[in-house]
Amino acid sequence: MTIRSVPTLDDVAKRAAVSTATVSRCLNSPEQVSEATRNRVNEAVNALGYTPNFGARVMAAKRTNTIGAIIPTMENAIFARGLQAFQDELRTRGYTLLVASSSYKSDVEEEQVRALISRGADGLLLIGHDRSATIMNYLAARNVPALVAWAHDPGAVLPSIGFDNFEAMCALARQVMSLGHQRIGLISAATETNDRARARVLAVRHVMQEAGISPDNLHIIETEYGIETGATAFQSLIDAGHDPSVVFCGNDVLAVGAMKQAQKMGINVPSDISITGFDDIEIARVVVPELCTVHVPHRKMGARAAGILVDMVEGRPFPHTTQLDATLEIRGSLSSASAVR
Amino acid sequence: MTIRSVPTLDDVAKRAAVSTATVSRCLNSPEQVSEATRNRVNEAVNALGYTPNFGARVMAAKRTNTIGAIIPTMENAIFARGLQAFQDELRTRGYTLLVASSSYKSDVEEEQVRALISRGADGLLLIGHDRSATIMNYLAARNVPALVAWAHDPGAVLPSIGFDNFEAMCALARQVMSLGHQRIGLISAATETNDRARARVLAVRHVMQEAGISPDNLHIIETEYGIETGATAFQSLIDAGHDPSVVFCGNDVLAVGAMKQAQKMGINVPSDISITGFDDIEIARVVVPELCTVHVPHRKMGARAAGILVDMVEGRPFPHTTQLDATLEIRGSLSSASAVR
DNA sequence: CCGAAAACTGTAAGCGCTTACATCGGAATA
DNA sequence: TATTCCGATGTAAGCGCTTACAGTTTTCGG
Repeated sequence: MTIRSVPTLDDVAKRAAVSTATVSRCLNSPEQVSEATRNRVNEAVNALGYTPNFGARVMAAKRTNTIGAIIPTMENAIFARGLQAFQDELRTRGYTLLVASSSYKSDVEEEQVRALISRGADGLLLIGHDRSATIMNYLAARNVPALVAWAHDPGAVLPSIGFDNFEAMCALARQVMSLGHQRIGLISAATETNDRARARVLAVRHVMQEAGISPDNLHIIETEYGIETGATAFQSLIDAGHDPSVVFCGNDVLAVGAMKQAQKMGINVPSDISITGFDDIEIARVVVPELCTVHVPHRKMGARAAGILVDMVEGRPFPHTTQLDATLEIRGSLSSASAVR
Repeated sequence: MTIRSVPTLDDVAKRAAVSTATVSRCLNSPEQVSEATRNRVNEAVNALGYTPNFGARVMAAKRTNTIGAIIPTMENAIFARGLQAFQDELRTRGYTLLVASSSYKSDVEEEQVRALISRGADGLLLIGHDRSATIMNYLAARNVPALVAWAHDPGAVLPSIGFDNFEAMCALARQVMSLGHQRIGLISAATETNDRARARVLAVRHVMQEAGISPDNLHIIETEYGIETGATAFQSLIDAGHDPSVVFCGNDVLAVGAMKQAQKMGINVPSDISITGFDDIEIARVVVPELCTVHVPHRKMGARAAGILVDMVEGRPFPHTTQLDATLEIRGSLSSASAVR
């Protein structure tokens, strides 16, 4: 068996009896080539199974038509969903998506940023505004367009698209407080490196103050993302002897874990305790009672993000911040506090 | 502000007053360079904020330390989960992961295969054995190592890692049949382009024959992946007047949709009807009653796949097929047929 | 049927990096 | 001291592709 290496532009050119320039044009701007030649070239391309060498193309051209995205984890449905929409939209605009995940670690994120940029990403999608100065400097130095999603902060350096986590959580909290809840539990994702989680916690604090409820009535547990961790957190919250009438959860997954655990502990939701989530992923409607949560338009955000980022990359004007609406989904897991015990 | 472009090897060389070759060696095999020079070069690299141009490096060197993965969709938790493990393992071995999704479309998959390979992927992870001849030929022609995951077929051309979908579903079906079920519903993902779905359907057929149940007692509906579509499919199954005592579902998501719909229609699970899923994703334990399903070790598969693919890429020996065990998870949504009505 | 414009196609110069090969001081050996 | 070696460094040839520019062929109005 002959070891024949990967076909190059040159091979195609030879087979079609044209110059490499013509083959290149055939691939990049077919309208410049006569139909006869084009057919001949295409035939050769197919016969040889030719695919352009990306590296070479990048070097010679400059644009890669590639967008990179760095998300905390693929295992979180909201990112998966938003990203799928992002990719679909990107595809229709002729861009390819490269995904990497950071596991919520700043140093990994930095590494991934470098990897994607050195691979020629024309633009980057990042999650949230929390980011080391190193990364910000690097981004600035390389002058690569970057868009932050799942966050909304008109004051931030990087442009962003998202919703106002603080306001959304405030709206939910106000609804909850208006139901007479006074003793409050809160299961949150780590706030240290996650501005979204932080904003949600602040919102609860804020609304409590508005309602004249002492901060002493708030008990917070931070934990990792997951159903199990949500369950454990709920357990500790109860075991600690606080007796919340409502438990806010930083997201639906934690909330579902909490609900399961409540059920296991013989605590009825919502008659004994109310539980709320955030995100409105599918699981929220699957549990019984259905989970009261905040609906976030993840797909829409992904699609819009794609549009904006492409505009940035192609040098068109774009909005520095784009705010989408998150809406309250009042469902069965929330009831008034008066009904408690 | 001066527009200064991205620094190149040349800039670094100039600043350190050495040749480009020395800088390159400094970066790739530091031990070949004297310490004094090395320090000077490193200083220059840092001062300039230099990052090698990936494209150029690939062209000159040949290896990219990049692995590509093409999955049907990121929105399916099983792929997200497996892929996250895949990436984590890849990282520890010094590889970067590039992900693309095909939306279960063969032509899109082909496009993505080309995109990833032209971007220099040293190896490819693919899902399932169903694949157009075009892609197979292309892969063969380019001689790029490719590993198929979520499937197990010793006879297939491409090496694979996964579990035996047919056997796993047979095991579940035997368990179900042993409970006396005779009238059977089946909600499946599209079998046309999905060998895993096909194997599961075949398994049910096979076990029915084993048990001497007429194929007429089997009613199949194919539908897309999703909770909603699962619900709709369940509805049609019932509306069609078949009166199944058990409904097998191609995966947990469809099963959960079916359960929800049953509940909405006033059909009790499992006393009126049993429902089973496949995958054992988290949602399976969240629903009430808990979903009877087949547990698939997605994370383990992802991690193992990474190891095998790296071995393939680096020219070490590797197993042509690796089989993992899928295990039955008998849970509340399955009961014996005698209990029906 | 002529000349100019239009439509194609070819030539060749890089893009930034790696690496085989050449060069060049010394250190080691005789 | 002359010869040999060897480590450190420089030189320069590509890697495969795009594209400005130049050359060639058609097309067409007059």
